[in-house]
Amino acid sequence: MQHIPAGEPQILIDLSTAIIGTDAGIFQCRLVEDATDTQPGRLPFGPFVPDQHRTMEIGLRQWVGEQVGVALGHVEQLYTFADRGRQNTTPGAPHVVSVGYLALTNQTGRQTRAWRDIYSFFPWEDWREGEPSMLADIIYPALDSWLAQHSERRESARLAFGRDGLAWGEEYVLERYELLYEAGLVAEAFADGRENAAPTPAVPGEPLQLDHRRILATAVGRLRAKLKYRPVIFDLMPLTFTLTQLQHTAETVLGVGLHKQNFRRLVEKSGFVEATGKMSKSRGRPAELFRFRHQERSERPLAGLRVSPGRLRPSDPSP
Amino acid sequence: MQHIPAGEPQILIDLSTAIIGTDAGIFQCRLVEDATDTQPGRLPFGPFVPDQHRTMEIGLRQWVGEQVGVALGHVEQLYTFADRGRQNTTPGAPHVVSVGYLALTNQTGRQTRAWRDIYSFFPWEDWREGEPSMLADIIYPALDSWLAQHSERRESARLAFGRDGLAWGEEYVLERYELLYEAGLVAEAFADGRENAAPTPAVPGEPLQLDHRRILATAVGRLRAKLKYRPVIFDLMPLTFTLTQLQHTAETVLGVGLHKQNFRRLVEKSGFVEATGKMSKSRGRPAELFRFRHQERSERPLAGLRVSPGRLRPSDPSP
DNA sequence: CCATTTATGCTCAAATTGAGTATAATATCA
DNA sequence: TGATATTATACTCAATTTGAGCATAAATGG
Repeated sequence: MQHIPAGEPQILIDLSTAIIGTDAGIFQCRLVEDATDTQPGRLPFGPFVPDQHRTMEIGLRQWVGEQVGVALGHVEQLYTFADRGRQNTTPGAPHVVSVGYLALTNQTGRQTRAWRDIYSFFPWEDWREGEPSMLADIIYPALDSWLAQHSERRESARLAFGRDGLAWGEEYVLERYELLYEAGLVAEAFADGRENAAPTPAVPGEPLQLDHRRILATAVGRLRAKLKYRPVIFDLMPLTFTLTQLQHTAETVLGVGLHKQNFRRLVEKSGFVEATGKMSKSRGRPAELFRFRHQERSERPLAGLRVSPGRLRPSDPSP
Repeated sequence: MQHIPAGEPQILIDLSTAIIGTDAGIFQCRLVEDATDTQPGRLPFGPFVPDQHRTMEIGLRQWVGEQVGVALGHVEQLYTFADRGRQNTTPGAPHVVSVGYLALTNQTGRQTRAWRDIYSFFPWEDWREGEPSMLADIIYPALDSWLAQHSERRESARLAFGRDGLAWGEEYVLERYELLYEAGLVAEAFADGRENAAPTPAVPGEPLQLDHRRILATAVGRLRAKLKYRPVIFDLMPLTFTLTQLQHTAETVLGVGLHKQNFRRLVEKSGFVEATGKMSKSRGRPAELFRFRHQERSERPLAGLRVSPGRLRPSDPSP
């Protein structure tokens, strides 16, 4: 019953991992440091070799270990991308299918060529200081003129960007990036040879190699959505932390400001944290240090951290 | 920077689709009708052929069209499985990676060899008449004796099955099936040559070919989870329906009974449905017929149908 | 000591949820 | 025909959750 195709070009599976962490209000992703100045950055990645890798996760851990050497906490498969024209398309080369993974870590380094601010790739996603002006100034005009020719994508654009009355859904990161790509407004669209794309991208935001910005967008979208129903945020925290630090991490990931007192009430009631009795020393009144209660992960697995931004507010500056 | 492996066995990607529908309280999945009496059933599937299929979804639509000819509504990628030993392992054969898809349809047929009751594959998942007795009678004893040797899996089992005080999470369908597989309690474990598996499976439930029961479990888990935050349930409904029919569909998918008045309140308030003015004719008082408001899909995309079972109750019998 | 900064406690109204009770409109059958 | 079963729908009520804001506490730096 199997239809084995004869003489087809070989399929190669690439395992690419978006390693995400936060550091003092910066939303970071780990890139490989081999990029030259003229070439965009890239995620750690490498091929899935069934003979060496019993599972894909074993494979990705090998490439991550060799290329960036970061200790991974939570790891999860995101999506398998296989559409033609979004990877290397050298004639005769094997068809590349890329499987994207998300990995979380609490071991980030300060801003370097290695650890990069995620919002430099998606500047329109950071609403902590309110709606980014580039949306109204650059993105919406450019998108609208493309939509004029592609009315079938109108509804998707409305939903993704929360236009005319709809709310901005912070988890639609991939949907937004894909629309900009389709509309030829990001650098990758030109690199992939799409005809409607200009050599100089219309929309600000740093590109990445291959389809890595797409994978990163998938990772951010998944993480933002998951934060609300699973306690994944603690994988981004150090062993002990103040509730303000926890809130800043949540705000950094979600890209919105949150109501302080309500966030505190939510976290305390959730049972996911317990006080250590120690205090942090910073500028104002010292804050109590908390730790994550690992047992709770199983006792209330569905509760998660249902943070709700409510009406947007600017978040306090990080210490 | 690419590590191209030389002379490795070829990789073959299989696209398998779980097509799900409901019919009068039966939770159905479409199988291919070529199964003999001695062989387990299978999902429609076939290889991804990059030269013919611009995207994987195009590929799967081809195989579904050829093998079962069902019109698909919502289609979504589930997961890519690549671990060794869960597919055909003939020596020298290409390594098979399988990409699972979920498809919803409102065109089911009555119980035949083609349309099969999903709960016959996962009888422990149907709690509409209360907790299935097979859990306490068969599954828990068998699982516990395996856990005695594998204490590292204790926590996962507690979470997946909601043991000692934890709640049964209806979306952990895959996690439960995988534990039963690992413990050697389902037929596929023996078929895959796992040493701890007995030729006669310890736990009731029909097997499927290859890893298709795993893919179906993923599909059911994803669908149950998604029901709560996206209006996917309407892809399972006919053009017009009564609120009771809608509730029965939700109960069928979730495998639990719901509070009738509260379900009605939830649905009406959601704005996803509108009355048609027509009435259904059945046994008791006629019910108003509703239709899905497609525009609402974009106006309140996040609301979905947050059905909450509350305390378990037996669901009313379907008409 | 006073202004500033940060943390934490508390209140309050609105909205949502969980669980019922009550009533309405049909079919069925004695 | 009229009682009875069956199904649908309306309405109530308390408990909980959410969104927003006010007030107070504990540090630091002049």
